Amino acid sequence: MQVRSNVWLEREGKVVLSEWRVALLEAIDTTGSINAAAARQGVHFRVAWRKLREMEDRLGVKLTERRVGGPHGGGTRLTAAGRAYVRKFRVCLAGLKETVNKRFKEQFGRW
Amino acid sequence: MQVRSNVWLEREGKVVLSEWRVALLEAIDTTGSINAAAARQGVHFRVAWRKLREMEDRLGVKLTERRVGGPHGGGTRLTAAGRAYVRKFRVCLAGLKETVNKRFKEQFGRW
DNA sequence: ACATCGTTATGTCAGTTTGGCATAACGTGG
DNA sequence: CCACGTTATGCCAAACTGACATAACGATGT
Repeated sequence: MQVRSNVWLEREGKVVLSEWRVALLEAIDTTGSINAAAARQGVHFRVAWRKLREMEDRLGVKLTERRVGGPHGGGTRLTAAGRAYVRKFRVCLAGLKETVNKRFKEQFGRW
Repeated sequence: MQVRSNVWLEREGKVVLSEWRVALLEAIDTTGSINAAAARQGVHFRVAWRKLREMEDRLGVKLTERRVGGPHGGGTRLTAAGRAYVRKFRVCLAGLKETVNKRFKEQFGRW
């Protein structure tokens, strides 16, 4: 048995940002493409693309700059706004998992 | 826009306990019936019953003592084990939401 | 001029999960 | 032995998710 936790941002009841989604944005920033980021996150491109569109639609902010075609087929980069959201979100959940894990062990002991 | 968070316990990848589920257990403890607890939680009896069965099945522990028929049709009480899980779980997430909310306001300001 | 290539963009569909209604079973009290 | 409110369970539509297939795109090299 193990404990898990999550933090997310909502707008009108819809998820806008979450740990998984922020990890996806970071993977996009690192790899330069939605395709590679999806593989790194262990999902299909379709899933990552849908989540990305959701985020931007619900937030009303362009988080990524996407280019189709070109030298290597295109690619995707994070906008300055995208990077800002990632950074702020990371601050929000800093150390939380460690706290929860610690308390879990204190309360439930070994499993 | 607003921040949300959750903590849950898993066993073999399946959710065993969560904030919502613990709140359901507490509602059962207060009202003495799954039916009334479900209404208080804003869901149908069917949903509450399914979640309760899931918890007990996956945990392998009887969290409730259910009685069908009788004076008022029956009722449900928490077992000592059930109360213990609720108490331990509440300790795990004490103050977490406040921390997250505070950080959220610091990072994202007013919305 | 145009074929190539890897990417983004989009359609579609089955499988799973969830929500909700309906109904049966139950057992004590009147 | 009927009434009542509860637990227990069946069933189905709707929403969500995962996965595959395919089209569109555009700079580059030939």
